[in-house]
Amino acid sequence: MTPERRRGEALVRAIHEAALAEVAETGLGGLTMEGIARRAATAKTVLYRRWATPFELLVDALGEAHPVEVPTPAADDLRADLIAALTLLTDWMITPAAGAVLAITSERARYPELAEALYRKVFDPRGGTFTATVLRHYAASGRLDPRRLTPITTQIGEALVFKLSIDSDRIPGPDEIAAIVDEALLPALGL
Amino acid sequence: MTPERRRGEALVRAIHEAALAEVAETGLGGLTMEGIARRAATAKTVLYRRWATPFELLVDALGEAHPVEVPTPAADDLRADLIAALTLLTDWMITPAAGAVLAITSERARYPELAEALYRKVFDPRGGTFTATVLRHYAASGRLDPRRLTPITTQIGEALVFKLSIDSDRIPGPDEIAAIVDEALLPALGL
DNA sequence: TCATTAAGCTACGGCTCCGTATCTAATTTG
DNA sequence: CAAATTAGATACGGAGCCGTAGCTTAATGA
Repeated sequence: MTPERRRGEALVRAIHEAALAEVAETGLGGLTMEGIARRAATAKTVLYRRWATPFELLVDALGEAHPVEVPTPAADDLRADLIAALTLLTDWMITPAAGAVLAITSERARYPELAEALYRKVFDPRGGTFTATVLRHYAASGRLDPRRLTPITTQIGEALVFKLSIDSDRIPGPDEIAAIVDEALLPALGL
Repeated sequence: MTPERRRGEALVRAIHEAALAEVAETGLGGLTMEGIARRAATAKTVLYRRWATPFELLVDALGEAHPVEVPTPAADDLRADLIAALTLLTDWMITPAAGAVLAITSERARYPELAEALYRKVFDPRGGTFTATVLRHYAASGRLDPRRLTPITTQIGEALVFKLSIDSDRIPGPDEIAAIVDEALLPALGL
């Protein structure tokens, strides 16, 4: 009984949401215009008027998705700042956009253009990873040996969060994040 | 001009190979009986006589895939043994079965039965991970503090190998594996 | 108010995969 | 060599998605 026809931006936003939800549910291989339209409760024609393929639509949706918060180090407690950075990561991992990003990166070999677009539109604009931001900050203020900042050490935190997520099929909790920092990250930094 | 009709085991092996190759190329969502049959150069009927779904077929194929070598620590050079263990991992990662395993784990949320079957048929029979085998060995012979063997530290090596693979879209080389051991693993073990 | 824009609906032929049935011919086995 | 298996080929109706077309009707704004 409510005709209420969506238009313009509101409609596009609903379609973007539908696309992310659809990817999370069906995977990249199962992403179809028909499915997105159904979930957004609109018509296929509306989609085709704006995008040529489901992938173009998806890249747009990712570009519009809320950007991740950037860690703001307190600069006087490295351990707490690292934990905060990894917590930001796990917070992001439960968002719809994260599911889509996971799908794209893990199927990169099959859809390289998509992965490329993801990096260009989402990752590159944001500067660097979570822990790297913190570590660079501490290195710049002389509280950390810059030689300890390598492509390996700056990835340890994120790597373990992802690995634990895969192995246990759930996002690591505060205790596990603390263990990552205490048992892996800080020792590798020489602390 | 070669009628040469495959039968029994030889045929099944060819079908298994086709299934793994098909998963690598199309993803789990795109895995179809039709596609596997086409790639194996046989008829759909042959597949349906043995398996009810592409997923059953795939699980069988994984069970038959060459099991991974188990690290055999030399017990007098931890660093070399860790590097050897991670090299075994990267060697495995370029096999067809690894592509299928990656697809299944990354799409676990969509096909939980598949992931469950994977663990039951492939991971569980093999005991533990690559570096964990080495570390347990050294801890048992008293050359390593057993308290250093935590769910975190035993995962650092594998976690970084996977993370680097995802980020750079290629398998880490010998220098990168050495860096993982020297900059992340050994420090976390207190060495 | 009234013309313009765009959303929403229905339908189309074409394609691919589904799962099954039927038939043939190659290979094994006794 | 004859009999029993089973691989392989073909065809089927059904379903879902493709991309496009034609139309109705709600929202907008001059």
